[in-house]
Amino acid sequence: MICLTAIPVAHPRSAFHMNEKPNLQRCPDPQTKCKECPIRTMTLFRDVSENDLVWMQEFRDTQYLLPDREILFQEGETAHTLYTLFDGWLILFKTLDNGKRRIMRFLLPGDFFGFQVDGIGPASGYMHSSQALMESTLCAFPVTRFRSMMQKQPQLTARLAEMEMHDMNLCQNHLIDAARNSARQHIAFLLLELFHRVRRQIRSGYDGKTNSIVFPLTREDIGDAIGLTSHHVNRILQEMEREGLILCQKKRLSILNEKAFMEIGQFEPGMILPKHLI
Amino acid sequence: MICLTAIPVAHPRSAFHMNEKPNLQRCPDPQTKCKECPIRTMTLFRDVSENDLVWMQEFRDTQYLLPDREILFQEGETAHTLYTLFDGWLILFKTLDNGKRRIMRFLLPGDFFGFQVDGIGPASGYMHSSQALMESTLCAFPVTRFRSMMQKQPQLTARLAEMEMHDMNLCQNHLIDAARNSARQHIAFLLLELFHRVRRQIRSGYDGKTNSIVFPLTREDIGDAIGLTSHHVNRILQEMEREGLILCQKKRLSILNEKAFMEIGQFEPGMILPKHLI
DNA sequence: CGTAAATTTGAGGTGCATCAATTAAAGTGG
DNA sequence: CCACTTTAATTGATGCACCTCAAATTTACG
Repeated sequence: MICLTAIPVAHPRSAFHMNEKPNLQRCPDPQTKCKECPIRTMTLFRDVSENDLVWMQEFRDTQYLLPDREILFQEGETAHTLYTLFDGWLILFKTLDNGKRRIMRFLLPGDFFGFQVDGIGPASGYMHSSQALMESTLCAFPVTRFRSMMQKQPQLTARLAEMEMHDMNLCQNHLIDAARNSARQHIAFLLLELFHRVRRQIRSGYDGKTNSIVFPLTREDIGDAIGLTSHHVNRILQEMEREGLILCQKKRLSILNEKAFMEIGQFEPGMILPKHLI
Repeated sequence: MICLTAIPVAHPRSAFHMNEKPNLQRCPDPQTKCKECPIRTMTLFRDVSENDLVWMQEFRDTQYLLPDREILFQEGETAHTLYTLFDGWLILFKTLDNGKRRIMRFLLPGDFFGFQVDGIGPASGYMHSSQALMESTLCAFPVTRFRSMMQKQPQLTARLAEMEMHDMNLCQNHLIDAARNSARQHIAFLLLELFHRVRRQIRSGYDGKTNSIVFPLTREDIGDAIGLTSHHVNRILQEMEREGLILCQKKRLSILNEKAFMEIGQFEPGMILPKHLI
């Protein structure tokens, strides 16, 4: 459990610029062009035609680098910027009244975030806080240009709805998992979901030889995602390692007995496949 | 906890028609016209112009009446029809491997559902089962006409994304609530969410005199929505009644001490307000 | 090489599930 | 309108999974 006590003061709106974010640095040139983007098929802009990508590029601000464990924005902060995660791994979380932290979403490359806001108009605030689980690269889009971008490219709306449905699906899966009762199930389910999501990535941290992925979560992160203490998470992980099911150490996760593990977590790969509008 | 053992055989696709649903009866004429619909501002079709409503009406199948506690469709069943709830109260739920039931969404008038499907194309199946908590009226839209309807009315896509965001928000709130620890909190939160949602309805079952709403959930329903046994739900409800917080009996819910109750449930009305695309 | 962060281990308490019945309420048909 | 049946609500006893508090140990990192 992590308690964030010092909530930073919101930036005065007029004076806000990206470069005021102390821990966010502009990526050095040359930055990745949208039309050369290696992960575009996984992003909001999948369906944009080659031609349109040229001017679409204008909507993007720049690519930024966010260091490991650094916070990108805080819940409630005025939402000036929307993001596509280009490379790395982020979390969206909320801090509860009792000080506990709840991780709501894990963001992997291609994920679009920051548009779920509270309130209407230019003063609307982010719904979650976001933090890097490893050094990450972000493509930033100023909110001010977003609406006109959506209007000029109507298919973006459909794609957004589709991506929203996918996130909704993941969220519902977690709700279902929450209805089960054992810590073993919760942990197995979460690890499997993340494992399969990473493996689906175009440039994934997946290693087929050891059936393992890059896995930067601490036991506390795992606990805050499923509602357990880091202590108990640790005990169960050890138990699972002793049983030869997995190996979860040094920022790497190997699944040694995938079949048995999926049985425990009641997980099926189809659960996290992209959903489509009818 | 409810165990559904007898999963009905799926209808052969070609032979399926609405009227094969044994418990679904066509509403007697005259049926409500879209352009005279009293709840249209709460539906997917809020932004459709008066002119367009005439031909929009053509897309709709008919209005159907679903009796109390009757099942509308089962998870996995081929999704031929999308619905707007016109009047009544439904639940969307999933039946877990261990036999338990998890209620995923409570549907109130205006809610659009049935479009979250598994798979692609005409063979895709519903993601949840749906059941009436009271006699309900439904507006049915054949899937086959839906895509062309969306194309002719692009603003429907934006509205759909917006409604999806709202549902996502509710779903996330439940996830947050699941991270809290006491049954008191879970129950208070759920009751308050439903109470406020009903009160926001145009034709609500709200009675200002007793600060009460129509509330058809059994203790089992409540338990299946938040992951408790009906026994324990009952104990907590009694406790709350003894403390003069609420009254939850005979299909009615009164909130007697709203301030204290909101404190317990860590609920704020803003949590369930509609969200907007930036 | 020193300090902070993360992991690990242990003991003890409790909230909620489980099992087992009883009672009350709501339909249903004669 | 009353017997009958079904469903929902209620009550109690027992056990365990997981939390809490407390501290030691290891790992990461400047």
